[in-house]
Amino acid sequence: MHQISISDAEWQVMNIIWDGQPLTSQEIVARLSNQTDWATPTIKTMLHRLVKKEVLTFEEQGNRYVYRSRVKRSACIKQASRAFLERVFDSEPAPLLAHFMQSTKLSAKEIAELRRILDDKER
Amino acid sequence: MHQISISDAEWQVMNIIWDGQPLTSQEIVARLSNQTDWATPTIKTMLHRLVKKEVLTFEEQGNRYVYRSRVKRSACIKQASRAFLERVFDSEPAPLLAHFMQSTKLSAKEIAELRRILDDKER
DNA sequence: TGTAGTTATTTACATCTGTAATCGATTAAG
DNA sequence: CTTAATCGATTACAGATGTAAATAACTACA
Repeated sequence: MHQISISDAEWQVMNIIWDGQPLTSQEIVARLSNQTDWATPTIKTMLHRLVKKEVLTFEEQGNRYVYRSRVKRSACIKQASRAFLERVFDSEPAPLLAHFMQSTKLSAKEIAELRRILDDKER
Repeated sequence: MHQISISDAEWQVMNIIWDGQPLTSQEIVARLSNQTDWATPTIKTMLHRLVKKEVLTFEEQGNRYVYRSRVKRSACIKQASRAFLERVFDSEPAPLLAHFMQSTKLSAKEIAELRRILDDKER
């Protein structure tokens, strides 16, 4: 199990796929067109690279491809978070959390939820 | 005020500099040798690029250079955090926070501190 | 004062990324 | 059956990044 490395642009593609899996490439193109103005071949290239990186698989369905992820989103998030933490915060999670909380608007509900998690952690 | 973009390796250099500023290049090399096994010219290259990116300045002091940052660490953290958030969490900060909290070991003291921040936020 | 050592500058190069044009194959429509 | 439209595959290309060798400039000692 080697290091997965998903680039910035690739994350956008993966988020679409994780949200709506399985998806054909046209569906992926369609959904991305809301967020980006990438040309279709650009997206195809990224799908290709993601397959090569073993992050995606596809099956043929007639003349079209249907894509699915091969890795769990949560695993990727975990890995990306760890990398970010190391890079920016020298691996100190608490200051990161503090910083994020401070600089983020949160609804009352969200605050309650976070508090609940802290309570949980305490035991 | 354009986008600053500091690469992974460059963050390691910047963290050293922000921690000990101002520093000569030998000092930087010495400190990095604890964390990395980069050759000296590699580090020089990065210093150069960081100067070019206008993230660092230097003054000559005899035959050596003394480096200083030109941007605040907090500003860079803020920017990197925003980029990370967008990339991985589709800009939803609350789930990110929840995820981090869940997957992180925290001391009682840190929990208390985070709770305090939440309390603060509530008013 | 010449030479070794130190420091900075220039050049190098493979890989990754963002971005896409073009080509080839297949399918659907006339 | 021929042709236009569609879809995937191949090729392209510039800029960023990781990594460092080679070279030039300067300084300090012999």
